[in-house]
Amino acid sequence: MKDFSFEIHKELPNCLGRIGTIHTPHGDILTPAFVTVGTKGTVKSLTPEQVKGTGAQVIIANTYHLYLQPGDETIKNIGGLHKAMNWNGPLMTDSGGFQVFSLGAAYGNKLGKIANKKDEELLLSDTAEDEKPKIARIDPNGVMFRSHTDGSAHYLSPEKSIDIQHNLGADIIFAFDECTSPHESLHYQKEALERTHRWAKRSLEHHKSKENHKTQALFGIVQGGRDETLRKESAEYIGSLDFDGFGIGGSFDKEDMDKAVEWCNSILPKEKPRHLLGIGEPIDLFGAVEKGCDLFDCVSPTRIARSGMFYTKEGRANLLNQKFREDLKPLDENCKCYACQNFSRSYIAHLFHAKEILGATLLSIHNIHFVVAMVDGMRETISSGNFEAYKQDFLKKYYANS
RNA sequence: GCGUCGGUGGCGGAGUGGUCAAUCGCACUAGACUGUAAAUCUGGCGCCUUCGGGCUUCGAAGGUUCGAAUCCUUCCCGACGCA
Repeated sequence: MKDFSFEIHKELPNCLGRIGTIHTPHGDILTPAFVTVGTKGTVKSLTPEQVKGTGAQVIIANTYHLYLQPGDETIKNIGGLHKAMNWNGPLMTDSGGFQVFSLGAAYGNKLGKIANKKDEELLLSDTAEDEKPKIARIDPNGVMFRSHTDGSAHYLSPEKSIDIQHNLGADIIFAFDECTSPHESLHYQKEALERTHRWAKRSLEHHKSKENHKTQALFGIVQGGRDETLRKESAEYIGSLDFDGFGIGGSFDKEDMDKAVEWCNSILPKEKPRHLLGIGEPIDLFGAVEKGCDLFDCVSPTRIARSGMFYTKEGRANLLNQKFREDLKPLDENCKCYACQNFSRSYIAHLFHAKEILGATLLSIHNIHFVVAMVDGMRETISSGNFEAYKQDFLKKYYANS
């Protein structure tokens, strides 16, 4: 695809990390880059100008959500997602594969896609499948969803997901996959992986058969859960297909996420960009970059912001805590974001207590900027050769109190 | 002065003889959140606790009863009505 390319500028010695540039029809992305999440075609509580002000380079929106509302045809008819959102920078769309998980296996329970060692014993059995009220059901051809808003039934297949993403018109789109729960059995993981592989091929073939492949890049998604053999098998297969780049999706062990990333990236073709899907905690991002990921998106900065949580160099803090009521300091010392340059913790805490929406906006600005700036730091130190020191210093401070 | 209705935990407001330390909402307080079912969710919220339980509460004081926030008497306070 001629409007899309990736170049690597420098690599980290003795590991898979690198810095580079992704060229898209709507501008360049300096990598590694944090992709901010705008599921329904908006980064919640922020205008595009405010998003830009955080330093974020890319936004990722969601196929499932925009298909349901307002409808991908509508978006197409009003000139595409870039125009609708008034965002003329690089844009991505996720395929809806994550909703296979969030509205399927994860629906109605507290389980996330990241497993902690503690959960291990109590959650191994996945036998009670049919008793849980799921609103996504998987079959070999695709997934039947029941809309989480109005209960109406919809069917997403690889072809359908690609068609929707073509209508939306993002610069980078994803193959339709199945994100599995970390608590599924190996047997199930295997079965799901084979399905995801078939879907990847179908996504790619369908994409190539349309004109859109000339202006939109398609990334294939590696799955395989927490199993090394499956991850490698998946990287091998997905990496062999003619995708423009790759996503690494699915479930992980919190403790050795970077190992899983390494399994994949040591096999995926080096010259194409890799996106670690849905990961964004500081420790995870350092690991991901070191192990060769170029992009990652995460809802965390904006989601936690809306409930009063903010990042500082000394770790996360809850602005609703009593101690911040008269704290005149900025959210994080030396932070260059709009919120920190202009407001105190005390005032923003007041906004939250008073349920004023500006509070969510300011914390979202701060949190996105925090992560973006952290990744900027990675890029700079890879360039200057100080990455390891930067990483050690950052993580030492960040996790000092936990 | 007479009459009516009312006084419940920080606030609003349930309960009207035992299952009541007292539903619920708000406020307060702490926690969670990793391709957004999310401006959401969970816990705590009289006092003490070795978490089994123990102790003191429903305007005040008396009383009835095996047992009272709930029934009776008097008093205090509030709202409304009549004078």
